[in-house]
Amino acid sequence: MTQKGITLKEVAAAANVSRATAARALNSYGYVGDETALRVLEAAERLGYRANLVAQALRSGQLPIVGFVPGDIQNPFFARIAHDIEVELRKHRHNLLIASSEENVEQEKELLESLRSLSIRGFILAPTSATDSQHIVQLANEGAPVVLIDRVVKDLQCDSVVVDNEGGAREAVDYLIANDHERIGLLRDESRIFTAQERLAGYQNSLRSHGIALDESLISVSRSTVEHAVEATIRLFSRRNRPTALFTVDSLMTQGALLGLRSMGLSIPHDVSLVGFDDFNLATFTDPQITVVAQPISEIGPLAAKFLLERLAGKKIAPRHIRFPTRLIVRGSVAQFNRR
Amino acid sequence: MTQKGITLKEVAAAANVSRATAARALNSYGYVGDETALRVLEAAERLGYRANLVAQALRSGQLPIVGFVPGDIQNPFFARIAHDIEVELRKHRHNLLIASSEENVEQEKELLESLRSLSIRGFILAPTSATDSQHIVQLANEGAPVVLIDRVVKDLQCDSVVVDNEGGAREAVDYLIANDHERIGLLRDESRIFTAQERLAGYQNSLRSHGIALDESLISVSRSTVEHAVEATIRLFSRRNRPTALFTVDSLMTQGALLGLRSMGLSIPHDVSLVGFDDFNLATFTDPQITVVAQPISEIGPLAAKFLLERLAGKKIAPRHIRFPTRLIVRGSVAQFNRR
DNA sequence: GATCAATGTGAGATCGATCTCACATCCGGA
DNA sequence: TCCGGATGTGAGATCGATCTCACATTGATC
Repeated sequence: MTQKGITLKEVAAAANVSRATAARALNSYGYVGDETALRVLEAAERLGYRANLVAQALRSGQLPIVGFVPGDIQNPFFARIAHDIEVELRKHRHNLLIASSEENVEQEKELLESLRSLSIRGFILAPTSATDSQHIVQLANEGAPVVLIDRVVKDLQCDSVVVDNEGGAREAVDYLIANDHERIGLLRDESRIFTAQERLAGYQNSLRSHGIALDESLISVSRSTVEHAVEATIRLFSRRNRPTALFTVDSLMTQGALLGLRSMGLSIPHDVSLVGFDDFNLATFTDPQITVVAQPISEIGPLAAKFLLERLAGKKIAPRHIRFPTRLIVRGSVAQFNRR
Repeated sequence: MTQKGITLKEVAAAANVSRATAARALNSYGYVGDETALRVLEAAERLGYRANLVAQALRSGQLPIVGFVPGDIQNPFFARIAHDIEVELRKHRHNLLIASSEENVEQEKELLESLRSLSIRGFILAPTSATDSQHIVQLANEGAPVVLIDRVVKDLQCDSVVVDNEGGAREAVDYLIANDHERIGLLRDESRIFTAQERLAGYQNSLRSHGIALDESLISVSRSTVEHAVEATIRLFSRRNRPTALFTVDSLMTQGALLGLRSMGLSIPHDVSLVGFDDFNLATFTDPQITVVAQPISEIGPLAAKFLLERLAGKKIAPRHIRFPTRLIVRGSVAQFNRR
């Protein structure tokens, strides 16, 4: 069935030395005679020897693999980060194992459970729940380095790389208010997720600081998929006295809002102004282009990978918590309320 | 550093039996006394024993991991497939290791080289090159099952799951011709990639069968990124006597064309008609919506995973070559040439 | 010429799970 | 009562790489 690879033993035999000497020659440590080393290297080359990483892992206790558990690999945000992490890891001869939690805590638990027995060296996680995180704490306690991205978790001391969700959301809503909107709708996802909570807080803080009363009827909650967001948008805008502007908390929601509003015959920005959290390539293809709060997505993956690699190399310092600022990109989806 | 896990030895000691007996009890094979088995199971439970997959892999020669090498995980097409494969593998307690070739043959070679020493059980590949494939043949010869998706490779006997690229492209161009277009531009990527060749062939075959002469000046080649496609589009439409319609060979190209045409002030479908290969969510957000050739993307991943799992289970039958049909989705980006 | 350090090499243990083989013990049937 | 098969268990080998330790050499130094 599986054709066996060349083992160290065979190389050693071919070079007429012991396994120990062959290992020394190949990994250049300890004393080896020059001529012997040459013979071993030549034999290894000739036979096409490649070290068995599993055997190495059994001794060292660790496979050169890092686990990445994003909310959903199909989300371009995570796909981009996965790609960046992989590039970084590859430089250090590590592989990336991706296992989507699909935003499901139970699945996240199962995944981590199964990855743990794989002797994986470290983890980069986007935890699904801000509170139900005992399994992650446990993972970290077992000694495997963990870096959190996009979302953090209570009671867990480890590196994290997130963005300023509250500030970004606040800036978005501030901008709508600066354009004389007061009835500002919010399309948000389930609060279980950390980013959703922070973005909600930003929305609330902005309104509050401008003396605008919160109106629960302006908030629509849905699952974070385009389809659910379409429905939630239609629900929101079917009410009497509907919002004049809408803030959506992620790019899937924004896409859903776009479709929902179009299906209701509402035009942007004439009938409704729109600002979305998270930039996405579609935002510049629509007419008008969509104003968004952009995350520095290209920095998250590489930094998370860097942190993890440092931990793998044994760096022992206090956990670092990086929070990147966001940036409001003004395009054409917001109109001044009075001028409509 | 890494807190050690509980080993079989410790469980055996706790249950006061030998390692052999403990293994028998836990994996239920051979003879074990009922009471003994119970004691072992109880001890394992109490200590939180989890088998070390690396040690198992060393004996069995295989890790429960499958490698997936797509052209680019950021491409939604591959992200979707990766997700589907993962779901399927997870059912059989296998993990998915993703390593993007980034459409670079050299990188593909290096990746496979490094994955080989990981004792990975099988591979799902989208080969970057249709011809430079010696490394893949070699991989297959070593015994690891390989399933090709999206693209096939010469001289390699293994399962493959692709779509009818030639037919899809032909249908798209047929449709443009049916709408009285004759000067039909083609935006395609480097011919190294299998799908590009087939789609080019479809374009040529359609023209030929309608008695329209091929005109090399209507074909623009670019790398498959939005940015490069923008430039290629502008090059193509800056010529005198430009095309009245454009066929793009993948969704990134289609996006590039959209941006390129917009920047030149050309409107779709009034000035230029457009059909793209591969549906993508953006296609329904533009105005007008884009007519595309859709691939049955939701079927590719699960089928490839199924094939691979069957091979892993030891199924020995002739290689299967599945070629899914495509489907033309008519939206609003094509106008009758005479009616413009 | 003796001694000690530097240099070079191999035998064997180790990582954790599993499998083979040998050895008990028990029971029913002759 | 004795024998043979069924049943239950443990010692030790195995997978492949690496590391420790012990043992040879060699050369330099007094």
